[in-house]
Amino acid sequence: MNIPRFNIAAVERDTGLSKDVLRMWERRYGFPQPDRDSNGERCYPADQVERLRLIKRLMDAGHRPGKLIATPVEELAGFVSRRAKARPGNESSDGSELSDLLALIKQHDSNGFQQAMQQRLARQGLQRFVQDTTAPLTFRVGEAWEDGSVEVFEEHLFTELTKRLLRQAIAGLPSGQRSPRILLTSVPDEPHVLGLLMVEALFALEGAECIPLGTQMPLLEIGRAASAHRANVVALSFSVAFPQRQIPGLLQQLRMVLAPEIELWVGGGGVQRLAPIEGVLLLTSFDSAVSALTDWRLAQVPA
Amino acid sequence: MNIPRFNIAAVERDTGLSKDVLRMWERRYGFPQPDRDSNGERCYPADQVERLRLIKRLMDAGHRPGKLIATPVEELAGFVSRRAKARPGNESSDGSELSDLLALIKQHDSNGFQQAMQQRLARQGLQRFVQDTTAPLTFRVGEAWEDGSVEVFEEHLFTELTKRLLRQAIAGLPSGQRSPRILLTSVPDEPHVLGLLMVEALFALEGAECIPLGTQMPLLEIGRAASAHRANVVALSFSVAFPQRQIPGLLQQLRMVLAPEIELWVGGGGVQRLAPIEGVLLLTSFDSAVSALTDWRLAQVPA
DNA sequence: CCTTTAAGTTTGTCCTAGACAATTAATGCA
DNA sequence: TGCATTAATTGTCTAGGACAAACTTAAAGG
Repeated sequence: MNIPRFNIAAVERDTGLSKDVLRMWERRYGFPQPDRDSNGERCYPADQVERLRLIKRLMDAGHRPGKLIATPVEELAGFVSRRAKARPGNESSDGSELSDLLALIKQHDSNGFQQAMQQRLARQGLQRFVQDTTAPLTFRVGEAWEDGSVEVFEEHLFTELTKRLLRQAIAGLPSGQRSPRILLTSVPDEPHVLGLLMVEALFALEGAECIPLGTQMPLLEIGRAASAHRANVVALSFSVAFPQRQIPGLLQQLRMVLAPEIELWVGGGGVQRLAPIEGVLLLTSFDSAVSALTDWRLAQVPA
Repeated sequence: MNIPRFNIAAVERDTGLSKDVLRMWERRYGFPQPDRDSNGERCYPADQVERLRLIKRLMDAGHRPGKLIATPVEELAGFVSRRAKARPGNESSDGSELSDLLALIKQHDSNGFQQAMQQRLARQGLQRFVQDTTAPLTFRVGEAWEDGSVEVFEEHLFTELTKRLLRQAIAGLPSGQRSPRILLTSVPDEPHVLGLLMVEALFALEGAECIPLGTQMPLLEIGRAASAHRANVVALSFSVAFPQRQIPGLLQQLRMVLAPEIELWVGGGGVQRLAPIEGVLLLTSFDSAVSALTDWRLAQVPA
């Protein structure tokens, strides 16, 4: 087995760090320090890529690059997630059940996981299942990913299986024909769809007509889609991983693109700490999503 | 409604053209020609973004940027897809039925589309449904997107609904427990999952144990996932939209990352015209995928 | 002592402009 | 007509500089 080497584009792909950042770090901090090929182009050895991935993970967990890069690799493993620290002993009765589900994922037992989830769905019903199982479990997986106890591919497997379960459950519901018509999607660079599916399940349970467009719609397209489908509401989701500072600008732009009578609802882990924005409704919990729906319907009656 | 303006990062997001390319075009061709804000940073008006998106679409259809940029906007609409040209009158008996399905999408009739697809699935059975309905329909939608007769959001809706249908159908199959164990995923920058789902359906029908990891796995992660799941085969998919020239390098790198006893199968529209690669099996059709599976099983018997 | 304001660091993204390799088109020649 | 060579096209890489926004720390005030 040869030693794989990565050019800068490959490293950007695999780490999620932009070329600009990779070059900047090299200039400022002296790491990474790739070899150069015959054209003078950067050529990253696998271990540096590995370290970069570790650093990126810890950055997403709230640490700062300067410190991380200065720290020797061995010590890096000891860094912990800020989120996890902030939420110390939260091992409620339900917590241990979630841990069991998480354990199945870590054992790569797809079938066991699917069965356990299916059972919970049957026991709890879709609404509770979303709120008490998939949502906290997604959170836990996110945490575990941050502190390194869950691998990327394990997280992917969890996501894929849970997606299937939710979609199946939604498909089983009578297709909603009551207003409002809600268009569900996410902006480019936001590929996470689980949150969107969870809220779709809740809206569908309430009989709303959901139009799922998948993820990563260009802003101008969202506007067009909303007109074409005569949507009453556009619902977006931002995950915790989405760069917070970009969100307000994006929402303002989208608000401008969208016809004013169309409401814009935004939820997900990424908008928890966001300042209010004119013409945008922030959904900070699943309950608030459901009540947004109820409120909308109430507001229609007089008109 | 204010006029939305885009900085270079927003344009990259919405058009898929890299910042480097945007700056290069401006330097070489004089288009786009964004205004500058108070910091001297590019500020693209909406109509230029629109034109860029049109150009990008035609480039994906096989046209060259130099010509496209030199052409005035009005004429651009007249350019047609090369694929569509290359395949002239292919309106077989089945073609018109597919056109009906496409028409439902263009009318934004989600429910009608779902019902029609469900019917076809029931009538044809999963194997024929994949080969004779979803595959050619996906191809048609791709074409229609290229020549502009289908909007991006319409394509997204089609993809989302078809994904749901396929996943549901797969979930309905008995969970395969026979070897080989096949890990299904795609590389970073390849978000298209429909092809993977279609081939998963076929493999699952044959009783193989499929491990769906979703899309966009970093190469090193694919290697780890394959070991952790003790996979016999890693199956990747590249869509027609994926930059062809990057594929061979990616596959060689992945081949190095992967343990030698694990087979690497690669399919999708992006690998149709690819030169053979040592240690990689190219699946150029669904039939070849099924026979790859059969061959693998035959090869195991003597051992 | 705690809170708020101001100054200082850190960090990412944008800028210009040059070089070159890889692909695609066009030419000449058999 | 078919193939090989030359020419044009095009994307990606390189370098270092600039700056604003986010975060930290220090100082001032209640």
